[in-house]
Amino acid sequence: MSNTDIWGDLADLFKIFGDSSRIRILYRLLEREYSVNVLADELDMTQSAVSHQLKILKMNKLVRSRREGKQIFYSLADDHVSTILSMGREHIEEM
Amino acid sequence: MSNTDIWGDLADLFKIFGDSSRIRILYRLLEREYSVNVLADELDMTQSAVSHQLKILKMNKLVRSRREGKQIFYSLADDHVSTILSMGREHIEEM
DNA sequence: GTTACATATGAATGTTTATTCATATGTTTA
DNA sequence: TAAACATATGAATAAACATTCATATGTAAC
Repeated sequence: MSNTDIWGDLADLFKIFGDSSRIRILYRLLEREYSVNVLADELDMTQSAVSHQLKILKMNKLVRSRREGKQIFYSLADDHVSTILSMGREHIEEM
Repeated sequence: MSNTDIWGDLADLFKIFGDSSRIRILYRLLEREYSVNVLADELDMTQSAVSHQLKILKMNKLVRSRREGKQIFYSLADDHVSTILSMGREHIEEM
């Protein structure tokens, strides 16, 4: 092994995108920031399920959160997400 | 739902990259074509494990195979793989 | 045809993981 | 401070999946 497990890290990154719930969440956040409840409503998911997935996305620095009163708004952490997503879509459409 | 599950397809694509064994296989195939045994040797994996993973990669049209005598050589199906991999690496390195 | 080699495959196992349920934490308003 | 609302979290469950083992299929040489 080398000093850092580059393949493990890469696989972990892609693993995050390898779930349709997370993909759908990220696609929403591509337009604008969302609160947890609104996300859950629009995606027809449980508040709990959305919260769990958002935690994973945040731990991996793909989204960030901002509190406003009782609500917490989530948004994309940077623009890598959008490039990775569109990269994937290109491949899909050309298959 | 729409006619086709675009998010499911996208997630499925990324799921393939979400495993370090497959990532390592793909990285080898980035240089040149490989037979199953040589891949297994160099990656320190079982012949069976490599074969199983190659099947998944082939089913998803990420690699293709060519028979030469007793051996079967695998190579990348197109250059999407390389772009997706480098996209991921960029993100990793900037974290 | 039989032996040796290369790859594929099916079943079993263990691990990972997404979701659900119940409840806890945090925030605002009355 | 109590009640209502928004989100987070821990445990449990079920499903997905990578690997191993044993064996099957396919190919070449003898």
